[in-house]
Amino acid sequence: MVEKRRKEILDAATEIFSRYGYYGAKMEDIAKKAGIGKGTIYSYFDSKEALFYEMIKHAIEEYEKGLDKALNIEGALEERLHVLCQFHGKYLSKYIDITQIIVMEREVFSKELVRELIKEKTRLFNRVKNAVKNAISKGELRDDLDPHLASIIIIGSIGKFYGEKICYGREKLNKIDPKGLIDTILRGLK
Amino acid sequence: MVEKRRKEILDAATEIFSRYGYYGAKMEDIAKKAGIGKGTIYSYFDSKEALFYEMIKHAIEEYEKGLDKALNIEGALEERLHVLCQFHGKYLSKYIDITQIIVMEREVFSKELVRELIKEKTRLFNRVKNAVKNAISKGELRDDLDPHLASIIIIGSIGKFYGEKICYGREKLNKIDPKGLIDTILRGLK
Amino acid sequence: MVEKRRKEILDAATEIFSRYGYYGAKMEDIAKKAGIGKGTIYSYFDSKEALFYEMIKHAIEEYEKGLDKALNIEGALEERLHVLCQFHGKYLSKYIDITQIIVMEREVFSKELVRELIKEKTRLFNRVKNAVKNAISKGELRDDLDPHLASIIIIGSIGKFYGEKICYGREKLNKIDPKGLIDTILRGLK
Amino acid sequence: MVEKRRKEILDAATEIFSRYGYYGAKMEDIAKKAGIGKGTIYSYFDSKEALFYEMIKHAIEEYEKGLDKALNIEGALEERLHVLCQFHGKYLSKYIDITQIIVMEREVFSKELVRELIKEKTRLFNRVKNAVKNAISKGELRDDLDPHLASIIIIGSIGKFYGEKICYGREKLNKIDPKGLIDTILRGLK
DNA sequence: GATGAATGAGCGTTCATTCAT
DNA sequence: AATGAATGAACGCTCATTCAT
Repeated sequence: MVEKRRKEILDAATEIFSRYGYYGAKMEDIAKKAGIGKGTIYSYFDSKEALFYEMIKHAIEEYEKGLDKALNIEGALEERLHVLCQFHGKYLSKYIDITQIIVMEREVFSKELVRELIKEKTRLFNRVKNAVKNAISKGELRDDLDPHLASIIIIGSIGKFYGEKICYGREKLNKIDPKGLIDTILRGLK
Repeated sequence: MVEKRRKEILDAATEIFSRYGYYGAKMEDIAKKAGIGKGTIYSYFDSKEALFYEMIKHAIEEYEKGLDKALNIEGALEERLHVLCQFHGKYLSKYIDITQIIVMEREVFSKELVRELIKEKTRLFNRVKNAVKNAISKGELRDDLDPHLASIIIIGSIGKFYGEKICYGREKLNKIDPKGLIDTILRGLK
Repeated sequence: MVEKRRKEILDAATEIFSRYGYYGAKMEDIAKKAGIGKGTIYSYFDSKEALFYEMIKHAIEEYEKGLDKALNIEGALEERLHVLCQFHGKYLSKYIDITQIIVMEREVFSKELVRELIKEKTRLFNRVKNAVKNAISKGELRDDLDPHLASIIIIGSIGKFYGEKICYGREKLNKIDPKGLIDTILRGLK
Repeated sequence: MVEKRRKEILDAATEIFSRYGYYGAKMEDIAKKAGIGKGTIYSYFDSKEALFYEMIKHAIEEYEKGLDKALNIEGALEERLHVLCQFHGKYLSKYIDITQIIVMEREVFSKELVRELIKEKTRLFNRVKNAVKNAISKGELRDDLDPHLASIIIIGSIGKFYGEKICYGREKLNKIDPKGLIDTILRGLK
């Protein structure tokens, strides 16, 4: 099936782009990873840039789906944060925050793409922010809390926490327990 | 003076690598930026990779010096964190977390380099951690705090906070006030 | 019928090769033009070069048939030349002197093919030459005329005349009247 | 000197493009012919297409210069035609009517380029036509002659005459005597 | 020492050809 | 027999690196 082959290429591209960056990734390696010939990629994607663009879109879509699920579950605040952490960790271990490439190599990509990705990142950020607002109104978080700052702390801390463990520590995902982190964020350092 | 010329090349390299990433950066552009001929770079650095490596080392050295200064000042905890934030922001606006390139394009560089950089990052992390421990023992932070987690939250939040403002918002550095962020981290979300 | 399919491919090839040249023509376009699948061509022809070769042969055969008809009609010299002109124009508008490709890209094709094509062109030339000789012996052309030079002038002039009108002027074939040309060739410039 | 190198590349390009056509010509071969590295060409010309374009322009300029000289000499009509023939032959043996490639592969090149080349060809044609008009007004050619048709016959015949001898016969240029041809054109076939 | 013209390995992309269906 | 998805050799072009000046 055609859709399956497309997906295989996207998965291979995700891995290779993540590992080597846009320029470091070679079409030949992506093809090899996908177990196909170099030319075949071009039946499914117009160019390297197009493939990269589609991969980003695909990654964002997956993130959105997962984030929605993570934010919409029932349960206590701690529990919900726990799910969010686990989702983010799982996602990170696949994409290693691939959108970062764009920011790093930003001059390379069309202004269009960069703008769109920033918009997307903002949208995702706002979902977390809304969840924070929600928790404030439900009395789960203190009512003088700035939702924007709180979101930055949540996202920044989780990212650092998992980034470190996955990138440097190479720890297995299911061995990572974010309970302490969540607790510390909620209670504060003081 | 030879050292001065070396420094000029490193500064040019920092800017170009930051903007375009490792592969996107061209030796010619770095030379032009430094106001010298392309071939001259090779009198000071063996190769593009070596130049990149030296640039990273140089960036880290600057960071270390600045971090030391920021962590060793006298004053209240909030004040010291404020200085840390400002330093990090200033640093970020110059290097846009350039070490990230290495993590993104990790397979490209020698294991040696990657290992050394991780070690370096760990060392920097530990300085913050020690400062946290110190603050705990002085009673400025609660004594059941996990210094590691606290450091992650501090570094992760500050990075996210400034990263967002500088990368996306393009805000002027001296207009950014981290007071709210520090307060929220310290008091917790709850 | 197999022969019909073969003919369809040849016709499609003629059009595409004429328009784009040997290298510019793509097998896929030829197949599309012929209304068949790409692979099918290879059931009828061994390779692109073979297809090109066969197409040339086919074009030459058509030319020979037409030339015979044009040269063998009864009537006054002027009339016969008129028919020759019209035939050449009609042929040109289909093949745009496709054999020229061979001469242009001569090193590309096997010496065999080039030699054979030159031989073929010579044979066609000789038919015109014989017709000239015939006209001389019948007293229709002056008897001190060099048949070879006369043939060159006839073929060269007619080719230029129609080539210009068809290639650049894009004139309709039936609007082109070679009467003046024939008259000038016969009477001379002086 | 830079101009010399540029000229060497143009000469190599002329030969390779003439021999293999636009698509058949490989940049590497042109470089090898010019005795330089592949990349060097790109210091002088932006792309293969640009090189081709420049080569055509260069060929036309040479043709124009030569044609002016040939048409402007003093002497009897026959003599002037003789010089024109020799010039055309010399030119042909270098360029083998390279502009023909454009016509053959016309869909490939920008409409701009094709239009410009046709305009150029028209201008060259008109110079011959003006020379014919001049000869008519001087009484060297009969006064009921159509200058356009006469030009076609002259150019077409000369092209065929030399084309045949050079392309097929591979005759040495200085062994070719156009006297008979000129005489036949002037006196007519009848 | 400093330069930048020259080089050629390497990559993105195309397309003639093959072969499983 | 007919197809068109898949292949990979080949080519245009880039850019890190060299070296004659």
